[in-house]
Amino acid sequence: MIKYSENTQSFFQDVYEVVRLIPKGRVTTYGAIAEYLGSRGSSRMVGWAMNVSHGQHPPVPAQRVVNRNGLLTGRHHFETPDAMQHQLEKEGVTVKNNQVQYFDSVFWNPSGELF
DNA sequence: TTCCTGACTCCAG
DNA sequence: CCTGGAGCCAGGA
Repeated sequence: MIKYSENTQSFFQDVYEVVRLIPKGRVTTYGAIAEYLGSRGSSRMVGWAMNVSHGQHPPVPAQRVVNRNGLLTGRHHFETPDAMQHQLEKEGVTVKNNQVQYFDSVFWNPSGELF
């Protein structure tokens, strides 16, 4: 029986590092992170990583990770349903109706290819 | 062990 | 434009 937990932990740690690299006032997507880590199609794992990221140190700014449409799909996993949006707005990101406004402008690609 | 679910995304109809 | 299915893979029952 192979211990996948070690790989998993590394993967999760990598996810956390990338998320912590997201500049304040910018956001990225689950898919972009997964692709950056060489696991294209494993965007759900990035979501799962966020799910268990609570209590991490340093803190993981999970509010900066949204789905490919700029929709705040993970907001229900915060302390309150509005916490995610509130934190983003506090950082200068405009959110309306759970949707990041000017998403193309605030999107940050982990690979640094786009800017 | 098998089966189901999910903070996702892509593709076909 | 909207809906459903498939791929993805770690956990929990």
